[in-house]
Amino acid sequence: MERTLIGDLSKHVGETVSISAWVDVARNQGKMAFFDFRDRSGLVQGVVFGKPEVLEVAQTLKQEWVVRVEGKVNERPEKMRRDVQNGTIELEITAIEVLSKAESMPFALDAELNIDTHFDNLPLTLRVQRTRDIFSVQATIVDTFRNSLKAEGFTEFQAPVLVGGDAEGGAAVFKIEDYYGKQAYLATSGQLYKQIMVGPFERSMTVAKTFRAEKSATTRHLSELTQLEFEMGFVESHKDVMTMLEKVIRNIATAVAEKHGEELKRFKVEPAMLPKDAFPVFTLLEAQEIIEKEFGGKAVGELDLEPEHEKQICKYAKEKFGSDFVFITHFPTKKRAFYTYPDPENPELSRSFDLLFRGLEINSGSQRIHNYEELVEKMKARKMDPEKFGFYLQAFKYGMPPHGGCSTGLERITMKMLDLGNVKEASAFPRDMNRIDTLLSTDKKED
RNA sequence: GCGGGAGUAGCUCAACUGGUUAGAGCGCUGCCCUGUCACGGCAGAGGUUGCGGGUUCAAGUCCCGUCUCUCGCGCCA
Repeated sequence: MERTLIGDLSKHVGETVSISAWVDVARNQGKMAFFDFRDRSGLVQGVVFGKPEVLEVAQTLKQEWVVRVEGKVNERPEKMRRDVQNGTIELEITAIEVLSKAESMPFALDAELNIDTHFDNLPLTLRVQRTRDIFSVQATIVDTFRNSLKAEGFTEFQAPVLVGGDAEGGAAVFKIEDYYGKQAYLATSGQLYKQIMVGPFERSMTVAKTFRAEKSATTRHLSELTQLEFEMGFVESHKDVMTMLEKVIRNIATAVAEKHGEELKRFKVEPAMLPKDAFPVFTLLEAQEIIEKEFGGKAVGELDLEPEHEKQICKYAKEKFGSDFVFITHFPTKKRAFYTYPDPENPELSRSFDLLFRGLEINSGSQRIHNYEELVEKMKARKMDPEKFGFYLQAFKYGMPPHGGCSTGLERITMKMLDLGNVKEASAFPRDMNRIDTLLSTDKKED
């Protein structure tokens, strides 16, 4: 018999069907047995009445066993109805085939686990509702990012992960000691490549795996992260990039709210608050003055916002502008990467921005320098060797339009969308200083 | 790297100022159960209290060292 998805069962009342599923819960009651079966489309209750030969198999079933079940779809008796998916029907089981047994669970799957227990058991813990919710929301974020930019004429490309140089200098980089006997690195960003792709496509985008070797132990850092990046040609300034980004972010927030109302409810979190008008924008200095005025303490003069200040300016933006998002612009040029376009009115400051969401930086972007000579000069001023960037610089030798772009941390936006306590929860297989799948051995690698 | 918190049963946690045989809930095992839906009932198994040393008549508890996790800071296109 052909498989019917659990989510479609309500269309088959009165019919005999076959489902393929996991045992989500088994409730054995002696002469009868109840189950919740789970497949990708949802849950349904199965029951065994009488039928000793079926009951005999049914009583062996345990949580997470994989089964094929035949049965008749019945309306539930009035009193037995529940306000859940398929709460008005149930499957009266006529046959059970065990496809795969499972060992007993090391813990209750709906229990609140310590985060390291969760990570140590990901092949199992990824199955639970909470984790499935996180990654279905994340899939929507990626889809919406892609579709929004495609509609705006962007072409997606695959940025390389193996790179020949520590592209930007700033971030700590993982070295590959033996790349055919030479040294290579893992990319810290798709930055230089998406800029190069402005040449062929004018508007380029990528969903890039990137790697940071920072020795950070925080709830907002990962060693392997996913960046939603785009770069666009023919901009007047960073403001064009911000406008495009705002459009994409609004689409993402709206899609999550529309498609994942149930998930948001389960996480007890409101949909991201979008202002009627444009996202509030403050220069770094303006933001710092607001922080000092509204929250006290010292902020003016700092080269960036401290984590606490990010939270404060977001609180302010939410209260005054009804927005969970806020742009901060004009960071000091020396704090940003070499390719960042200085503000012609005050070259100490740059045409750069960060986008904060619920107290955390989720995106960083800028207008880029497109003039070859100027770019070479900036590199030299930072004691970077233009020779080493010859490959990248070719793009600028042969005609590069004024352009700009930005990059969103996928795990960070997911984290804030669901109000997760730790960004690692927003990575299906998180890597950090001490963990790649399992905790790394305490035997340190010999140097 | 710095600072706070923590490490006790498979999981989540108790155990007051050091004091009998280290407990509970969930999970697990066995039996019972015809309307359950976190099913329920009865019985049971399960511990080198992270590791090493010390103080004491006596250490899960105090001291020293060490490892790990976690939170914050620092670092972080």
